Amino acid sequence: MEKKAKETGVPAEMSTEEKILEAARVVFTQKGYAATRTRDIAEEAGINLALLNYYFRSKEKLFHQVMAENMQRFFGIIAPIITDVKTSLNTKIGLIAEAYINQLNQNPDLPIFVLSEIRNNPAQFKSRIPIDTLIADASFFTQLRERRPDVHPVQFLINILGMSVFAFVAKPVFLAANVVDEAAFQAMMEERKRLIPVWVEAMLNTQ
Amino acid sequence: MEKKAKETGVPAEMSTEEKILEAARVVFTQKGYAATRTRDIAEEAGINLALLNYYFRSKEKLFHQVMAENMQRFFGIIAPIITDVKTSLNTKIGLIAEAYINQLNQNPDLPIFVLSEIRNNPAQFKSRIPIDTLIADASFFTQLRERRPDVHPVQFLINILGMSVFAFVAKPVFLAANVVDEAAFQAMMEERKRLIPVWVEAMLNTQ
DNA sequence: GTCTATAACCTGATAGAC
DNA sequence: GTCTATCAGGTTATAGAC
Repeated sequence: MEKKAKETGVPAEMSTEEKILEAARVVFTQKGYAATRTRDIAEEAGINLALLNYYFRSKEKLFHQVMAENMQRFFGIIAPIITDVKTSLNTKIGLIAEAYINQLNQNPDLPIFVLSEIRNNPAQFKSRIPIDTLIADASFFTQLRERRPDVHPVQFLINILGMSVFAFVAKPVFLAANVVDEAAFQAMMEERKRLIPVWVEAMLNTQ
Repeated sequence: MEKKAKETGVPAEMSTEEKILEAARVVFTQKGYAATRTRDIAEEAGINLALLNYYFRSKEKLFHQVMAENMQRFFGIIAPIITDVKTSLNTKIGLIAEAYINQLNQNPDLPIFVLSEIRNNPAQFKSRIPIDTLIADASFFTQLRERRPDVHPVQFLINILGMSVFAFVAKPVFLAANVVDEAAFQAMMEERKRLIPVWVEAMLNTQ
């Protein structure tokens, strides 16, 4: 009956600083920087608006912290997999698909957040992650070039990420269109972990 | 030398109303609703802020117009292709890939705009486009089910769209990371028009 | 550390002159 | 139709009491 208890979405046992940061993760990742009001974060955290500035100085500083975490969540997945010289190409593909599907099942808003953010501000992304050297060194690309010297390795990377990540980007469309429900989507994503390596292997064998 | 001439991005010969609408297309599609200020649109259009409200009443009304156009641009592509009963499955796949790659080459910001917008407001999307009946009727899905009754047809739709659309969503990442430059990206997209039907055909043949 | 009150600023929208 | 000036409301950030 009492509906005023706590409308907050974060656990009560957290420290105030953690409550704010956790609330900021949720709201910023879901709505983006511009559409988020500091009041939304304070409410979600169940604390007073002034405390946000007390702990994090400004909306922008708090956002940068969340953004850095999200970048790490999104790109940190793939780096150790593609640079591992001990695994086969097919193993890498399976690991990439599985890692992204697991991660995005828990953080479905991550792709749109990260990709919007990079488009809005490519420069800061460039300085933050040394992707160019990462890719030059990655055994994943060497393996792709050996297997299919006639096709740019990035073409296959786009396909693998497209098949893993795009499903989650388009998830709201399929749900809104009643094409699948939440349970069916989950089942399909589980199935994809197995299917993506099979599909990509078939691609690699085409003439 | 004179740098004050006109900073506007829209042609001078347009009517004022068209200048505002065209500027709104550019800015809203690139930055989204919340991050766009009506002043940005006015500046891009090379007109006064008051004229925006004179012609379009409010920021929200102007946005709705741009959004409706963008939805049509994004989903209008696929509808006639997947419902055409006279074309083969493989032909449809090639047409979808080609149509999206051509459209997104001209409007690279379209996917993130549309997908963010639907995630922010699934309800209005649901009422706007009768996707459920579209999909139930589409011969594309019948053809997929006949070909691979063991896999949900949406799995293949995700793959085709993922391979066509995701490339553009991730484009800023690849550019910022110096993996490819603009010219190389263009060339790769051209190559994809040919490769996607080949790749999907190989997927459909897997055991 | 936490709160209330408020300052300082920004943004959408309009009034009114031309 | 188009402009300048300004209002009204909302948002970030801070001052100051507790």
